[in-house]
Amino acid sequence: MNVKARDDPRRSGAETAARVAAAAVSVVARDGFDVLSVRSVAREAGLSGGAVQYHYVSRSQLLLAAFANAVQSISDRIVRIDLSGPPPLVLGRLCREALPLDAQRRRECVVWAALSAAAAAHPELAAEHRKALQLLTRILTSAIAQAVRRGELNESVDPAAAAAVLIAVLDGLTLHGIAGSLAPEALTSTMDAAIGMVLQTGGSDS
Amino acid sequence: MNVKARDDPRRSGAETAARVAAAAVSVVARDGFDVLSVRSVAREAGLSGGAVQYHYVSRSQLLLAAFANAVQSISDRIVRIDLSGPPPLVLGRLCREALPLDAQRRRECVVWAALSAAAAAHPELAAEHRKALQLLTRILTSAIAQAVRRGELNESVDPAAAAAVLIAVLDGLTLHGIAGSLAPEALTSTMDAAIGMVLQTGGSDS
DNA sequence: GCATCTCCAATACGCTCGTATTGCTCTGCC
DNA sequence: GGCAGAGCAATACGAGCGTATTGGAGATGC
Repeated sequence: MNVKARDDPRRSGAETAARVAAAAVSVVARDGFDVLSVRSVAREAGLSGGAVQYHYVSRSQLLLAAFANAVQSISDRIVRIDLSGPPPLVLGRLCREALPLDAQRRRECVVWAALSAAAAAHPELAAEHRKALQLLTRILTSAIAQAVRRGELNESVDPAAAAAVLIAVLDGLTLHGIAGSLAPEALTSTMDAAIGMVLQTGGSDS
Repeated sequence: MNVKARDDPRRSGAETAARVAAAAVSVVARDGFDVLSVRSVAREAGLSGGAVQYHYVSRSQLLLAAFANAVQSISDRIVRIDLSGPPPLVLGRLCREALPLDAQRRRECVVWAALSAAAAAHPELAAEHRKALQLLTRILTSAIAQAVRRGELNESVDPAAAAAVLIAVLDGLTLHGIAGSLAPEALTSTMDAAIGMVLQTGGSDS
């Protein structure tokens, strides 16, 4: 057996697997979640069906990969965000990063929403959803708690409750945004308003 | 041509059409949006594929019917709600009616979420989504505005902004609820907390 | 009585799907 | 040089799909 392959079973294959996952995200974002198939993803990635199948044995694994890929992209961007500055501004930065405000974020948000909804009937997706939600909850909660400890926010602000509400607003606006019922400006203004209400800072000052 | 049929082209057929739409909702809620097909709905409704096709010519019409049916059920319940009492309590009643708190509401919420997400790739669904959202916005906005006029709420509360935030919370929590990431109690407590924050009443008193 | 129309069942066609299988190419090891 | 394994293409099979078509049962109007 190949030693290099023993240490890392996917040599150049890892790149291909990533390309396939990205292609799956593209297909779901553009054509909808029900169009995703082994063949459609293969076409999108410029590969044969066999290649796709080699990396993701079944369609459900392909779905999972698309979901995980989108979630990873979003959380990658979020953890890189600068957490310094006034709390409303920081939270605004965090939340904006997960809102469908440009083409790139929209793609990821569509996948996030579609597969969150699909999680109702697919337990594997539900587990992934739960993980992602908990991660975001931890980030927001600790950011708010820190601001309260520093005296930058009113003591009556409950970090956990505030974070839960903000994340709900975030996902709700995401849904409204990708459905085209709310324009990007409406998304940001509502998000900012929500942040002001939750933090009791009385308005949007971002 | 049949006179009765001329006045109402669907005689007993209207009932069947409704049954088919309800079956479509059941299929989407139980097995997921991608399982919906002419045949699966026909099985669910105990009819032949031809019968389903007679009432809804194509699969996309079937999708639309399922969406419209779920939206109708939800808004039917909402417009029946008693609007008297303290504003936080009234809004709590309104929002709770659209949250996936029991099996029946969960079914409708799953369909709502799945097809809202699908609206990103299907314009017909997007139109339906927009309509439903506007209806709910009007109801909440006017309820809040009325409370402000009556002096039951702080004058600094902006009805439109408050309604937008509450609806976002509503849809976000719906998504979290149907994905199984948030338990029913967490849904209601977060919803109540959001209402308190938005109305500046300082807490949940429902 | 008969034509008409609604409602529904049955069936057929071509297509795409998920999945399994097979074989080729290329790389690294001995 | 020979072998093993990874990476990928090609193909095959049965199933289910969307859709079109046909026909028949039952009600209705003349």
